[in-house]
Amino acid sequence: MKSFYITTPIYYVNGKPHIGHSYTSVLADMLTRYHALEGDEVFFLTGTDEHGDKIARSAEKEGTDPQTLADRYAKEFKVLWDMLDVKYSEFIRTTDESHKQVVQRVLQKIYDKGDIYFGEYGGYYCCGCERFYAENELEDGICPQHKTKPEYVKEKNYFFKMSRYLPWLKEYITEHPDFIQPSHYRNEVLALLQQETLEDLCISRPKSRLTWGIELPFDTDYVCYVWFDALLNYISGIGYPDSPCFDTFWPHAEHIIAKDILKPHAIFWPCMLASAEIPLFKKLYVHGYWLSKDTKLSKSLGNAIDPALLINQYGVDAIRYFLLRDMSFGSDANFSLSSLASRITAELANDIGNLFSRTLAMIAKYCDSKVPQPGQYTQHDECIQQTILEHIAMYKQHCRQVAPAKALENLVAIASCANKYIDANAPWTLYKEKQEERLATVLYLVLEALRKLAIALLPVVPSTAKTMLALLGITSPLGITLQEEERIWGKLPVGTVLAPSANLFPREQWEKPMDLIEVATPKEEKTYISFEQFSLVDMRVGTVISATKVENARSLLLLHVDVGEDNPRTILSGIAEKYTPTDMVGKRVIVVVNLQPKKIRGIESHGMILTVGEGNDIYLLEPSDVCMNGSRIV
RNA sequence: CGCGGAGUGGAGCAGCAUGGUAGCUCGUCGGGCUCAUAACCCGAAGGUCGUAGGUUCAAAUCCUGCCUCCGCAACCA
Repeated sequence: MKSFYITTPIYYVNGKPHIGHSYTSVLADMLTRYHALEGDEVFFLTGTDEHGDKIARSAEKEGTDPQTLADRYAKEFKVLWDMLDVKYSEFIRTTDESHKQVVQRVLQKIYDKGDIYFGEYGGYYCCGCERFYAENELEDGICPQHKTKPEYVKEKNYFFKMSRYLPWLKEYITEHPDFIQPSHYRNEVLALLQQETLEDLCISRPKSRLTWGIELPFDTDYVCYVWFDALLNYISGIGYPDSPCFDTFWPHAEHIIAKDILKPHAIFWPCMLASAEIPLFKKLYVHGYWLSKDTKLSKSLGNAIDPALLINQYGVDAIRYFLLRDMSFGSDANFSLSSLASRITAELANDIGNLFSRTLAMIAKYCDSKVPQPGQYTQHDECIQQTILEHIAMYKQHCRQVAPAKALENLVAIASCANKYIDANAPWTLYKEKQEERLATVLYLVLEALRKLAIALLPVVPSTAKTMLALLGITSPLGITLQEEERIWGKLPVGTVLAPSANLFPREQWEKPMDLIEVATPKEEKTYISFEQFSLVDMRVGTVISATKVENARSLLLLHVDVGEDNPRTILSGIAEKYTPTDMVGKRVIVVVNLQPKKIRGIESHGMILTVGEGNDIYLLEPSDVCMNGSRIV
């Protein structure tokens, strides 16, 4: 029996799960179910990453402790996975006692080996913020929050000698072209390794700054920082070092990640394993982002999508299908309700759903709802059979290679092939002409195709596929397998009683997708401000006197604006992607004049220009010509 | 010259590692069928494959320059 071990990243608990998390988990779930259907022994690990600065600080902000906060978010993830029918084998949390022990054990091992050293880490530290600032984050060397001069602190920390393993890693990746997929991510990693700017990893934080972490076994004044803690979940989650589970599954480990954490997984993690003398995982699969109109989905842009809302609206299986089908693995994909609707209507409702419906109706009318005894297959029949078997074979191949969109394409092709076959043979005509044997043969062939299709859909849309099988009289999960399905034909027993009809994916709910947009876009919290509060904002009409581009800042323009005062104001505005300095001179604008001045790129900005949009899709709000400079907007 | 990706009929994508009649889905137009969820099936229109060169008998595919877009990074009061 083969073993299959798949992981998702452990998700960081500083926010709600979004569509990207859902994609990763649904994909891992589909692959797990697929391999189980192939008879493999499977293990699917997911979980949450719960330590670190950010968690500690957001907990503090909420007036709670980090563990409570982590508990709450971990639960949110679990609830969503339940909603999405994601059936993991184990849900690991980095705050689990067993995980902590593994982290400490591995750290100790690496430390004893001499791969961890104590060194100095220099940076500007603000006591108020309790954090380090990079030089460019400071304003004139002053902390932007506290307006105090941060100390240049040389902090002692522990470092992992990653550099020692980089040459080995480079060679390994070069010699194993399949290790990181798709290949352009492999290229990216090789480019990173080429740069030689990779430094040793800082793996600790002193407890004086951060207590929310795992204590270093060899120095109780420090806690472990980020990657050692997080990445080791992949082995602690299956019982490293002593559990037989670890021996069974680790050699087959395949990691699925999104492209943002490529570097830690492709570089840090292999080096860590090498140092700890643990064999390398087998594969790293990297997928892209879900975008909306080619820009990133994010709360701040107001285009984030709450997966739970989608599921409630459209059903789990539709969402699972769409996610797996619409993203070409490795590339970014666009999410929109209209593409969701058209994908589901065309493929699930019209092709597959309707195929079940028309077939079952014919069986009911012509064959008394029983699977008929087929007669002699024609050459054309055999050709169709062959095509369907080939599609199953391709489906399997793509599942094994983690190409979900292509795998599903082959399933749609089976439905399409069956639809064509029905039309070409016109069972209704055969019925009228009383060609009973031919009629039986044609319908049997279609039913067998449906049986294969339903089984193949089990990993993708588990509950609908189960319904499909039930419609075909297969109610027991026992003995359902995908093994051999690309070779054998005719497993559907003659005489089985079938359901009279079915509507697996009703079209109605997709008819008016546009009306539902509000449901899926985040409802902004309706918080009102009082008139008094609004009156505090002082907006004035102004005219741009001069404009120059700020060096080294793609989107910044430095403007001098006459707002009816003695001297023009200096204002920085992030509009350079759309407006050139020449565009701006003489432009009339609306300026918020009582905004607290702020230093950006070393220049103090005294106000804000009102605009709509962002990036190169930004537009100035312009007052009408009759307004005088300095006129107040009320 | 920070790193990386992408430019293919109206829209969204595949094809490019191994050059050789440009493919899929949606949309549009015409037709067919009536078993079915206004569904299904057939046919048609529509592309100088971002651009300029190069290699080749032959380039969407290989090489070079350029343009545009996107992500990361920085930054957007």
